[in-house]
Amino acid sequence: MAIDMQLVPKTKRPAGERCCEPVVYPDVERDHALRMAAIAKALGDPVRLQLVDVLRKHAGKVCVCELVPLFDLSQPTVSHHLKVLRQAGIVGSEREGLWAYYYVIPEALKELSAWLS
Amino acid sequence: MAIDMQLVPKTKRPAGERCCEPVVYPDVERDHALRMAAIAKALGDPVRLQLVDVLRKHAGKVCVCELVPLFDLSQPTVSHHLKVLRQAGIVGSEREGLWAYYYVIPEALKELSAWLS
DNA sequence: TCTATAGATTGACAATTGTCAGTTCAATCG
DNA sequence: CGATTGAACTGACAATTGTCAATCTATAGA
Repeated sequence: MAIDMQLVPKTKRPAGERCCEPVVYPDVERDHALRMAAIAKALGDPVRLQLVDVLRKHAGKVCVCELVPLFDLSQPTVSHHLKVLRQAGIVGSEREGLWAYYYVIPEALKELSAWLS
Repeated sequence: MAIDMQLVPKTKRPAGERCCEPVVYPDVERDHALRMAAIAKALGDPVRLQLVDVLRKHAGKVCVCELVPLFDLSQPTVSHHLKVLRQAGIVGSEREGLWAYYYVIPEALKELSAWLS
């Protein structure tokens, strides 16, 4: 609909009077925003965004030992970034013997994606 | 198509041998990731994400004096968050007399949005 | 069992971030 | 002009973040 709903003060207010009624932000919205901001924050590092990108481009799971040489970073640092992504619920991991495989959890990005478009 | 393209080492390597050929990440991809990560980073704070949300819900421009009471934050802090969003190119601002109006720049979110979906 | 390997964890460090109190600046009103 | 107002800026502070060297754990091979 895109009705123009400019929030704009009508005139300069007399001293001491509030600019406007405080608008209460519903808690549902706040929770929503908190979850999406957490996802965005996890994606807010170039390395992590590229990690997710690589994982998404490979439909299956990717071995950590293939991810590390993609970046000019130490193995612990890559491991740290993967942990951040895991804690944000963006990726999951499985261990198979010596190797660990990571994969994207597509639902994690859906909420933010929907909000953005 | 979602062909299974698992990157997986075939077997344990002999000592001292590399896990795999180093994969060169094209600079275009890197720049792309840098831009998107910058946007995601700016959105990676609940306050900023809600600011963008409010600005998007109001089709026109919104006065800063209407934004400040939405949050339990000082005016300088809200101003700081708006600056971060401005520097990320997510919002723009105009001054009209005493008041400043902010608005979302929709194109800024397009790249990230496209990548996410 | 002993050694080598993949990956995670720890500790340390500089750099960055979110916040506020205090201040500054520009514009409006009297 | 002088006083007031909206908004940005500054300085300070604790908290968080990105990184690496060193270490640790678990597994596999000999």
